[in-house]
Amino acid sequence: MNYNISKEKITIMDNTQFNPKHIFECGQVFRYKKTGNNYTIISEDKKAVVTETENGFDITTNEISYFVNYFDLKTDYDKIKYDLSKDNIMEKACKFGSGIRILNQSPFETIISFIISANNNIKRIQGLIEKLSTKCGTKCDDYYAFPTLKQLSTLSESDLRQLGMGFRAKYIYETSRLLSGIDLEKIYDYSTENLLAYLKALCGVGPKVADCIALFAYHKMDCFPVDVWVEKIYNCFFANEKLTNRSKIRSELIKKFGINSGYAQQYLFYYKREMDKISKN
DNA sequence: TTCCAGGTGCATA
DNA sequence: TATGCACATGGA
Repeated sequence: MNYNISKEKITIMDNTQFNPKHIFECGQVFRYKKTGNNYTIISEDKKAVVTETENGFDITTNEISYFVNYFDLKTDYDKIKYDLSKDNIMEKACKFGSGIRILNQSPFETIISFIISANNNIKRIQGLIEKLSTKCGTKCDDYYAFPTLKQLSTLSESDLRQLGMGFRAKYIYETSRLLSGIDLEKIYDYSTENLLAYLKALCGVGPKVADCIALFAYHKMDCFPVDVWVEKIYNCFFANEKLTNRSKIRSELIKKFGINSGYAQQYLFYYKREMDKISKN
């Protein structure tokens, strides 16, 4: 993809494979804010603002190299979309969400965020993450960083319940204990199978949340998180016979999309959710 | 009032 | 291994 780097911003000269609306609203990330056509994103203790320009977008930040990696700018998404578009439904989904990119998010933040996502809705997940950050994250300029493990570990299960985490309070509390002394960067080298097994040993991390963490934090593209939406998508577009077993749905979709499964999942998730929004209005 | 949301853990068979 | 249920909370 065509982009330039200066001291204070990344200039994207391309609006076919980078679109902040698609990137942020496709469900892979929760800490972003839309103001007009601009998006502000906070990841760990870092902030970037994405604004539209004549030829593309500017990403303004003090953390250039972090956000080059975060936005996965070195990957050519045109080739991925070309490969996926051999399937008719995928062709529509890729066109619809043409600017989606799979972010490289912080493993710890992704683990906690997707534990919170269990049986929850996106708006409420965003609110809970914001409350958690305000409660124990470091104050930076005009925002709060996502808490570090050390900061999160100062909260009791009862504190987490009071924030509104509900039954997930225990999961977050237990997982913060289990992660003590663990270097989450070290497991980047794990095979997908070993990584998923490792993640599923955490409290509140089952098959779906583990897939999300592997995909959104460790960039494992041979994962296909299956939730209520993907179940709908599978039975609507791809099923020979209706399936409700999510493990089977996952296997079928990975068989179909192989090493591009993670990309396919996000294009489809965004496509189906936005289409449903349109048909409701 | 009831249903639902990017599910998981646990008991049971 | 597979199935069923409880689990917090708030918006529609």
